[in-house]
Amino acid sequence: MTLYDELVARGLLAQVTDEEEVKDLINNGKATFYIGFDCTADSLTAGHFVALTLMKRMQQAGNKPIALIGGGTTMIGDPSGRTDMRQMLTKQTIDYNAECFKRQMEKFIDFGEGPGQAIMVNNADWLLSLNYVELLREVGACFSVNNMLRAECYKQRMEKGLSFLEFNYMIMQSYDFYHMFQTLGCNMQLGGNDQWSNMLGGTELIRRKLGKDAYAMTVSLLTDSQGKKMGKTAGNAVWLDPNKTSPYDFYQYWRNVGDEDVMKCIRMLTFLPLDQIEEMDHWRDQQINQAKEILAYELTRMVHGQAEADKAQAAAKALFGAGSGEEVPVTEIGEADLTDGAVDIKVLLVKAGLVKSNSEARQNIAQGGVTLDGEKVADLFLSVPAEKLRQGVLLRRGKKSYRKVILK
RNA sequence: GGGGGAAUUCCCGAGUGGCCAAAGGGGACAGACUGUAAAUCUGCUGGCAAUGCCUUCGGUGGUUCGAAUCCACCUUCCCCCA
Repeated sequence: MTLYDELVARGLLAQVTDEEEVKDLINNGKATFYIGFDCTADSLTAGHFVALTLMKRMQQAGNKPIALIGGGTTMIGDPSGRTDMRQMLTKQTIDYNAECFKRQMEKFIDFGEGPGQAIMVNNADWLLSLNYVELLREVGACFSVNNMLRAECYKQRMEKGLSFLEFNYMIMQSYDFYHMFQTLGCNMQLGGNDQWSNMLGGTELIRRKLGKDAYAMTVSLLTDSQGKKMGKTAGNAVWLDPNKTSPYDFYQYWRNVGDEDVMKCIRMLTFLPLDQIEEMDHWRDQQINQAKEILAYELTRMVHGQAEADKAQAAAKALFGAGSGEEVPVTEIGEADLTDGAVDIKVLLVKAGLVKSNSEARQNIAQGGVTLDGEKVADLFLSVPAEKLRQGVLLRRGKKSYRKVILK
């Protein structure tokens, strides 16, 4: 099966500029493609995952990936699909974030100087030194404002207001492609489907300035059955950085996706062979839980490695199956946290990171949502003695949040 | 450049001198039911040493016994006319 057919079969492909050409390029390893990442945070998120796996799939088929860090474009902020303007970030923050992205990606993609190896570039290197008037004359003349205003990505913003700063994002992104086309032989841009208009800006610019063809291909965004973007819990992103989202929590996120979304996720995100996925597609009811386990395990393995994935799975099985597991995330407290040789249950919950405040702890206890070593906590002022803590206690809040607390 | 309007808690949004930690909805969280899913029902949703106290209604000052609410200035955004 060709790469192109596989992408289609996995439901990844959204739009391409020229189907025949793109097929030929990517199936035969002739594409040098780039994917841009704007570094608005200090870690990649599950939302970047589709792009990362796509990059890997492309690389496996012999194409050369360019990971573009948006050190320059992040200075502007992409308005696509947004209802309000992004917060402006300082240069230092952006540089720091770019550095973090780089480290995470290196775990995932094979970087190096070889022909099929990925390279990483930062558009700050060419965007920041651009001269305004020069750019206007050279590039600005190629863009029709009439067309830009029609672009899908600005639709929402035409109602709420779009600043000139953000309006220029498309031009910057187009310039990236134009620049890399010439300097790195980059002939294709990949991205999420929300990037389509920005990407077309690039191919159009290359055609106008150089009279040459470049290609663009977008992948479907990972959305759940209600059309919401996946990779977020309660508005918080699911991070790929283990310090921001523990491997266990990462595992749990995917373990808990809705029934309707499991197969879609497996298809789009994992590297399991398609015939195996086809088989799983027939699973129903409780069997679907198995599919979720596979999804969670596979993704955790890819991001955090085999060992962490095994640990997360063992912990989950122990907690939700029988007995109490040894692999639950642990919080250590010290003597300094003791008051009169004991710790209040509410304080313990806060320290363990299971609740945000004493009040929240109080509420959860009052509603019968907290257990200590498997026993429901009924007393709001329960005091847990040091001896007990020294051996370690297993705290549970709600059905799914566990933490082991141990006194050192 | 001229004129009009807006900013409220996680989000939307009510409140226009004390009865306001602030209606209602959404979301989140907890409980029941389940399969660690969805749907449904119930509770809950600023903080704290909790029949009380503290902080919060864009910012800074002011009026007042008392301000989310009135005044001044500032910031940001929206709409209309140029």
